[in-house]
Amino acid sequence: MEAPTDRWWPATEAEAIAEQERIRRAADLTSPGPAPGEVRRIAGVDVSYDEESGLTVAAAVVLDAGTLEVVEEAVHTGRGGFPYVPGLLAFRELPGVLAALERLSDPPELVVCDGYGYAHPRRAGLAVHLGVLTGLPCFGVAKSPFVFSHTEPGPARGDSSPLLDERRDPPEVVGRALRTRSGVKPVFVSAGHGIGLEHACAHTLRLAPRYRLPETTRGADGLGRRVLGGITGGRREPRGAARR
DNA sequence: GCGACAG
DNA sequence: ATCTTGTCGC
Repeated sequence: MEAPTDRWWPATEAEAIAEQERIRRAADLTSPGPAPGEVRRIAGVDVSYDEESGLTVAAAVVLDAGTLEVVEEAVHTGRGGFPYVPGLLAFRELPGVLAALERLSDPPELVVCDGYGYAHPRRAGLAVHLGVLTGLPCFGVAKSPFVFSHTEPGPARGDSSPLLDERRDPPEVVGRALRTRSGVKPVFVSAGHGIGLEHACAHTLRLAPRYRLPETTRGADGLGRRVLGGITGGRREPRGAARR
């Protein structure tokens, strides 16, 4: 038999929205999920694009939760697909991400997405969507607040403030602005499928001991752009790289 | 109708 | 997402 029903994306935005309603109803939004120390293989996923060619490279990097060392990498190259529409990012990124994840020798125990999960207009962001499709615990770490609001967290690493959806009648807490580095702009963490906000934030801090972004997303982002660069601008080398 | 809006 | 060099600071 062949691939499930994964490599599919809606034909219209209305169809995409209807699909997100189904995803949200199928999601586990209440489990505390795995705490740090309860999982070993943690994956980071990300997608890189090249406007010229329309090429997309989805990357999955698995880290050892204890050492943060890369234990496995996988990529999937594609072209075109669903366009970027705020609120519908999952349809653009997940087809490739699913393909990359399937190329891993063993499934990860937890996945960190580059974007949002529960913090989404319909509570069905990237991480919730990927979690439902794979059955794996999955949360999101985004670099910007999207359509949500927050107050400035304290200045120290570990400080945080609630991320609010003020478009809702009683405003709802949908995530957390979390400072991973003192004096540096916070990241925005939200729960996904099979893991709550509390553990998601704990994992984020462990995965980002030195830089603002967790090593999972840094690793996946780096792998994706290296592969994409190797296909397109195959000429130039990194800054101080030795020349033959 | 217009603007803002994860990546 | 991607376009892009140097520069300020720990």
